[in-house]
Amino acid sequence: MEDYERNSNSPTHHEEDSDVRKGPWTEEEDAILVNFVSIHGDARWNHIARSSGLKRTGKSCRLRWLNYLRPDVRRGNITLEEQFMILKLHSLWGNRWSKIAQYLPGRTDNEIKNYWRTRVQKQAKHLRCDVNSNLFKDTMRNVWMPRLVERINAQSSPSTCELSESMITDPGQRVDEPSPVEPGFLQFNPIHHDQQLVPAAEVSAASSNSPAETLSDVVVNGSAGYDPIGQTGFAGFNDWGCVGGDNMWTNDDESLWFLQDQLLSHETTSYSYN
DNA sequence: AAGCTGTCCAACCGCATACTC
DNA sequence: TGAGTATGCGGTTGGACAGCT
Repeated sequence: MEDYERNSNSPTHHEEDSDVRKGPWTEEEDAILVNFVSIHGDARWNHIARSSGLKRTGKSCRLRWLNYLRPDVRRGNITLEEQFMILKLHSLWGNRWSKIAQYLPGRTDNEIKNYWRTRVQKQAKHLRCDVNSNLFKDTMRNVWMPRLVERINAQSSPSTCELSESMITDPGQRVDEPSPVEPGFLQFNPIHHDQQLVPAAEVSAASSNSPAETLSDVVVNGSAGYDPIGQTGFAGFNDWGCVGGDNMWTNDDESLWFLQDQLLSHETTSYSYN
């Protein structure tokens, strides 16, 4: 915020630009925007931008609201279940971030996009393969996603949450379009893995009084303390089921060597790559 | 302590699509 | 129906920060 004030007074801040503010939002701006959205709703962003007195574009207001000010924005680390969902949905839809975000309650497309770029692509880089290659996709499906499943199941009570391997590999679970929502539907119920996925917004609209019925609620609330490596250095598995932070590949039973073995075994058996 | 490097994430930009007149 | 405008989406950038040397 102070940086913004500094920037806005910088010599490079030309007079013709001063009509439109850019850069980080101030608390005052946030308060104004929240107030206006509460009155006018979260639409007609250009109108909000003009009538609020904010010297921001409608696009900027919209982005600020969706990614930060919206009351249901979820903060904090991406959970194991969310990681699993991201991997799974990305394998179906690719970089359709907004679509993927619909299935992760409270997460924004921006956040998911950032997660993918900073974490997932980093792993691809470590393995010296392209993130879009069949090799990497196979590794995700055959190594990392099963590891995530194991860890999710290990974290949770078997009676309440049991992820199935078929959630990873069953092509019949392709998610093209959401199905109609039934009351109380779980958007990601590991027990009923044959169900279709439903965007979180639709679930909350259909079942607003059962907020605990999400996978995150079922599992994560019972797994306090999960702290992905790379964020704080928690001494345990990182996001990818391997030990260590940046040095994640060096010192455990699921080291880079393990993954490379997996890759090599794939390379030498049944896979052909682009 | 200072400089360097890598990571994370908020915010911007450009383009595509939807909407309105 | 076409032009202008608004909105949404994905890609990219830049600053803050932490860790390392």
